[in-house]
Amino acid sequence: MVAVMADFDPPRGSDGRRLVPRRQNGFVTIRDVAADAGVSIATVSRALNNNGYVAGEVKKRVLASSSRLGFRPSERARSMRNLRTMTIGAILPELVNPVNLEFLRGIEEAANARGYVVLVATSQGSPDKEREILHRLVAERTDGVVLGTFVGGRRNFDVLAEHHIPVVPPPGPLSSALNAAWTLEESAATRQMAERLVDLGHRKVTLVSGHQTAGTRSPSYYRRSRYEVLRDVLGRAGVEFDVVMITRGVSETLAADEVASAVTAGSASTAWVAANHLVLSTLLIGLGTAGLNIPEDVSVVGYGDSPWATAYRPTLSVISHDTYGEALELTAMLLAAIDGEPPPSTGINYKARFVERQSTGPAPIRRKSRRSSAHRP
Amino acid sequence: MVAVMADFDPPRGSDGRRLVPRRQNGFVTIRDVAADAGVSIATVSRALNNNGYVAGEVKKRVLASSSRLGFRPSERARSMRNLRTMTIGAILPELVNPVNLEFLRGIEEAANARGYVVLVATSQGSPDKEREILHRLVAERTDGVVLGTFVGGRRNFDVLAEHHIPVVPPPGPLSSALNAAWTLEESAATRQMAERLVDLGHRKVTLVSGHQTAGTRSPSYYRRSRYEVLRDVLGRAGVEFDVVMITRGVSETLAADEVASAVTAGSASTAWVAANHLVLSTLLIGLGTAGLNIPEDVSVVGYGDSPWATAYRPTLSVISHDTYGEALELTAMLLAAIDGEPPPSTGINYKARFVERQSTGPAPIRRKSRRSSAHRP
DNA sequence: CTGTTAGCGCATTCAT
DNA sequence: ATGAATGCGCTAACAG
Repeated sequence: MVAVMADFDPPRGSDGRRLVPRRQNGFVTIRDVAADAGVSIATVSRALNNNGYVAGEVKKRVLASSSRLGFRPSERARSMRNLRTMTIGAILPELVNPVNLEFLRGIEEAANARGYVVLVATSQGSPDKEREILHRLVAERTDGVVLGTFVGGRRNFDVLAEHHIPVVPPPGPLSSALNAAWTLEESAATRQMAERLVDLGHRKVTLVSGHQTAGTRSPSYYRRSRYEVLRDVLGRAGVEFDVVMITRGVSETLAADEVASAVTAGSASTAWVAANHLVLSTLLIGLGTAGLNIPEDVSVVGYGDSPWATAYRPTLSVISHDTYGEALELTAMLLAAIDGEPPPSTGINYKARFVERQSTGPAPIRRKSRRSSAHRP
Repeated sequence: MVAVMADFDPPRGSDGRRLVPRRQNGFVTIRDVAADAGVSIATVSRALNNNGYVAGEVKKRVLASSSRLGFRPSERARSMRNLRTMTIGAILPELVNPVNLEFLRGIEEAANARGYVVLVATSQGSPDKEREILHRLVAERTDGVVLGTFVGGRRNFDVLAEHHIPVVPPPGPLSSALNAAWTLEESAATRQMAERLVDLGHRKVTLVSGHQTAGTRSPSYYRRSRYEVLRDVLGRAGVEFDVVMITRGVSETLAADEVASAVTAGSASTAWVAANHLVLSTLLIGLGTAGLNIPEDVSVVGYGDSPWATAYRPTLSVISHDTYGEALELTAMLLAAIDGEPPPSTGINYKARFVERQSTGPAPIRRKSRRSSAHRP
């Protein structure tokens, strides 16, 4: 009953015969074209690839046959000869956080612009899953791999190295100027934000992390850089620093409740930092549930920007990262390496910056007296 | 200077020799394993695929060689023989709207669960681009294709049909129970929403569409169903209905300004409907710029839900669609068709529903007197 | 139980 | 300027 194509007849000519010859597997091959044009397959190949000598007349005939039969040279067969698949792999942690969409968009656009096609896979934060994916990408003989995340360490990285498959960025723990640049930017923005919170008089700051998958080595080195800088700057200023991990896999409302109870807990913070764009919305809901106003009662900052941060009232202060641009550059770099060209730039132009909007303000003079903890209606 | 792997040596044994033999293209082949294990390639194949008879002792030897050499059978070579690529293509309109992320996630998860890998490509709303993609997917010999969008009509669809490549969902204009189900659900929710707006006393409603790419045949049939229902219900009730298209490719703030000026224009609406989750944020910014309060001055509804709709104050009324779930089911259906299995279900369980939250309220009694159109500070 | 052989579809010598 | 032959890496059919 369910039609997955069943209700479509193959295209037929006016005489009712199929326009496309029915080969066993349904695909027109170079041999069909050769036969139709009355030449050898070698000539067809030459004609179609503009490679070697082919008489103008013959070439025209071949092209005609090819297009009439709807010949689509198998990229898979071609890649066997060419040792080139025109395919790259993209490994992302998951496909929930919009930041991954931005990243993927950069990869897809850069790849597409150069005739490459993208294979996506998600590691779900699991080193084993990641390893599995890497094996698959090797089996697919992707010409390169873009790492949106990397949790497997050296052991996983070697599966690519063993097969000489180019990778960007070179995974952090394994040394890399690129990664250092990223961390540098990220740290600078984080530092700026932390100092601002201190200036605003906040005496306790809480980092809300979460949406972690079990089995992940957490925090990842990316997050670690944030955490450490925050800890460092705040500690130096004598400001209390706390971290709240939200259970992952629970519903949004439950997660928000977790936040809410953390908020109403004993030593509540006056400033909250969301570790990513996803928890930011959760945090806001939680804060709302607890009956707190932004920025009068509490200040809020989130990692990751989006139109929603601007649409929200008050507008939200964030640490913004041009994830899309980075992915674009990163992928361009990868493709250049694959094609044996010089790198398009000497490095990725990472830039993270603290965008202060209206969700950050002076710490409340007197800590709000904790009236009966907000009950949900 | 930029390291794309340059700083990593290939793994070496304690004797300093490469653990992995260096074949011309860098990949270990079945022949290497055969030689190493002292058997024929056929035996290796049988051992690795658990296919046919292989002596236990020999099998152990082969497995050892295989894993020691890091042999990863080329999926590309296998697919040549098997006439099966274990690959499906996913065509999405673009990778900006988060709804596409949800859709992709469903596809990726369903595919991954059955050992398939996903090739993503974006049509950018262009029929030509879409056609190009389809050709590429054919060339890649993907076992099937999931259409997140489809703008090319019959002509493009035939690219797939000619090559007997299964597709879900069967494109709308070409008849399809699935699509009818989708439209039905979507229409029902839209109708419910429209009627609610009428009940609330609104006398003019505006649909804000946009983020369209030039060259797109707009509105697509999906959007058309919304538009028509809206037009129908509102018209029947004598409520004015207007449509505003936001220019795409401009910055968020410019787009918001467009909305703002539309808002402050002569016959401003008291109810605004955002055609997708992306324009919803833009609409909110525009409304804010115009100095209007929700829901006192204007009511707002958006197509597409997300945590942000709940985090926003007031919480936003939306028409929610389980895009992820649909993609999951859709893909499962496709894979079943590919594998020659009976479909897992007799149809996709589409369910769109109007979730009324706090952004919709009674139309203001008296149309706000248009004080000097809000100037931006 | 194992090895030899024959393609899958294509690009590329090497002849002619 | 064109065709025949070879092989990319793998699996399946057929012989032993």
